[in-house]
Amino acid sequence: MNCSNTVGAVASRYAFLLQQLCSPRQTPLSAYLARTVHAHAVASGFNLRGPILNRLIDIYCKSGRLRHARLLFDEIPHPDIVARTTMVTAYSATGNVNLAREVFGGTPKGMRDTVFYNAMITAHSHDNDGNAAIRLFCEMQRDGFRPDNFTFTSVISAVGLVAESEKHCQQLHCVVVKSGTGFVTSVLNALVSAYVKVALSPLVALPKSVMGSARLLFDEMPVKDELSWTTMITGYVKNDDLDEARELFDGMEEKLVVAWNAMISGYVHRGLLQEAFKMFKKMYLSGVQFDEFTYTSIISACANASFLLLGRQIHAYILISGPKPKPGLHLPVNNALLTLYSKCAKLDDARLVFNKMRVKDLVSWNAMLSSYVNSGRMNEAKEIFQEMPEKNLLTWAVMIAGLAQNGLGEESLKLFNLMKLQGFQPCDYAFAGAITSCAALGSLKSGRQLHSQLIRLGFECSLSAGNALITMYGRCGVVGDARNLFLTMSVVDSVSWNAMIAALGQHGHGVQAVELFEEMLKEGILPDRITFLTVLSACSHAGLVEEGHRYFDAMHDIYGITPGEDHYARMVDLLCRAGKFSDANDMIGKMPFQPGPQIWEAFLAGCRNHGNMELGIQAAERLFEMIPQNDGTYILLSNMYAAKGLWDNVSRVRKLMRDQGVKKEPACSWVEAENKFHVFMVDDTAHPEVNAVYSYLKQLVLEMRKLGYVPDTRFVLHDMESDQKEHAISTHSEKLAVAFGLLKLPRGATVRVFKNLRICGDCHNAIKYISKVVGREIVVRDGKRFHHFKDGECSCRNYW
DNA sequence: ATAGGGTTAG
Repeated sequence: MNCSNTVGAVASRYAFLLQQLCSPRQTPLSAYLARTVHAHAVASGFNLRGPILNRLIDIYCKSGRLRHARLLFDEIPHPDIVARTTMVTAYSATGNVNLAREVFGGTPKGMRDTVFYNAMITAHSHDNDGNAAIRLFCEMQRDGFRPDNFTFTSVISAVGLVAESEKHCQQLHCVVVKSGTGFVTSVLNALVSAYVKVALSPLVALPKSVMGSARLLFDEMPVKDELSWTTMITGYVKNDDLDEARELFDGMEEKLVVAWNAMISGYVHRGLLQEAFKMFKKMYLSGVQFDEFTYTSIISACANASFLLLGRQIHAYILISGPKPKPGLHLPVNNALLTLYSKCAKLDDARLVFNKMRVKDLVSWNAMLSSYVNSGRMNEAKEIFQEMPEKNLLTWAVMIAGLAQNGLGEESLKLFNLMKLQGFQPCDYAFAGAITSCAALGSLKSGRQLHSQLIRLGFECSLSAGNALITMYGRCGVVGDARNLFLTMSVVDSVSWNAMIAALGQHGHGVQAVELFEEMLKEGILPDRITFLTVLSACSHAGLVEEGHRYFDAMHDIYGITPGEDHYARMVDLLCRAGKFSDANDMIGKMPFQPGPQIWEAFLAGCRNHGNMELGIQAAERLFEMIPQNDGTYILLSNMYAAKGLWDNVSRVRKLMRDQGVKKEPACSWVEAENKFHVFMVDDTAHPEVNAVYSYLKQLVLEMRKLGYVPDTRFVLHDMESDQKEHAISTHSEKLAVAFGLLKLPRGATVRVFKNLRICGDCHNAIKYISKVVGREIVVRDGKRFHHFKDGECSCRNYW
């Protein structure tokens, strides 16, 4: 650009500055220079002319001062086509298509040229508006402008966005050939890239054949540059054909960073982490500089493979790598690091990265949110959720599922409704969270409603929602519904099988649970450690000692799963319930690690059931050492003494508990009736209809006594007069909830009662009699297990 | 004054 005349005219001391200004290199200083010159010109009343004006506009645009550029542009009486093109390009690059259109439309046709049209076509293409780009392409030809290389590359890059784009690609290919640009590498590159985009469209029936067209074009290109190779390679990666991509990649002479990145990200995406790491190493050895995209992919690989150490090393490498490319400031890199630490359960490191980030997006917030949720720190999760500047479907889903899994079912359901109120259509993942809450709360009614909503929305084939529904039906006491769903689901995975086996096991159908497990094996589904936990629980619930032993051995010997403490605890539970204490002791002795609380809790519970005082006390002592704040130990021990009438010992345990400052979790039971939950505490006086419940219970007890019911006052924990004991026992929360359910639910309907702690032995016996007196089915869930009472019997074995 | 390739969170 020659501007020596103007230089002299403005002011000689600006000569150097203006020369700098006119150099085509854009530096951070350019914007400052532009402002200085501009201000000086205004102050001295000098009219800047043509090329200098355009240069100023260009600099303002490129340094993000769009408003300055526009002001200058508006001041010019007759902006030439170059100035107009610069404005259109600047608006397009900043996502202001409407403003670009305005400048374009305000330009008379006589003034336009091909470059101007090209800029506008590019603007539409950046705006993902393929149709507008094509329309303008046709319009310019009608107006007599011949498309050039630039026109073709722009319009071709836009057709990938249009529904009938395969046709368009072919048509454009013809036009290109006729126009004589059929040998131009940049045009052909664009065409290859367009075919790749088309192949990715879900509307295309045969993506492979479209990729074939792209490949043919690539193979027949007269001159290929690195971009041609890279386009073809990334095309294959995007279309999930890593083998083809790799073959081309290996044949490439000068491998661009982008090609390396595409290969690595492809492997990570496919879960081929070993390959990704190998590639990364090769890239390092080849001397190609990593960039932000390399780091994001390889950190993500570390996160998925739980390679915390390598991830940390790369993090360090990023921090010390020179100031030129600043990957440490790149948002996706930081998001990947955040995910790495989150997945490796390094919450503090994740928080550190999060706090240091100057710019955060939804991804960052969601990643931080899920790391709190996954580690069960719901208070911090709630804080993050509140603070977030915006939320998306995933945010809601993660929070709803997180509350559900951490025992905050009611809050979770509230949030699910709030989500809908705020105009979000819940995805299947959010549904799964809400359904999990219904499972925990025992809200069969809401669960069923959610199920029908899912069907209406067409989500019924969703695995996560389906699996949640199986669990929900199981945990709400309707195993039949769980089974029906399981049988009709079009796709199931190991989680579905696990959920179904668990449902059967929890309801005491141990034999059926084991049969289903065998069926799972026959179908060729690999059991995981959860499957074995579930199966062992089912065996224990149903007293299947031999089967339990067999599966425990098979887990390790056949399926190569090392039993954890939880698996050993299930075995101890199974053996103790069956009264085989010496076998249980042998099992503990064989463990490759020190027995933890889970083991001794199972042991203590077994001792309590069988009245094995000596071993029970030993187990309790271990637990006092390990988890002194756990109320369960004190309760079990004190129950055990109470059952034998050793009241002195009972009060010693209670005193110990007081001295240690341990509080018993208050027992409560609830029942769903008349569209809401009714919660009862022991000796409840808070519920509005409690008087009716007490008088109905009194009536029931008279009938029950006729059939032989005798209150079992061993389950009263305090030493008191026997009639007081009887009163204490008759007001247990589960009895109140059962009576209330019988009063309120429709005639003949099954009463489903839920209790947070384990059911008391007398209540267990009493409810058997109640079921006989009223001739109705009563289901009680205490913790995780179910008791089905019918005709004076209970389905469970070995429970008391 | 204008064009063509890559990345992230459940």
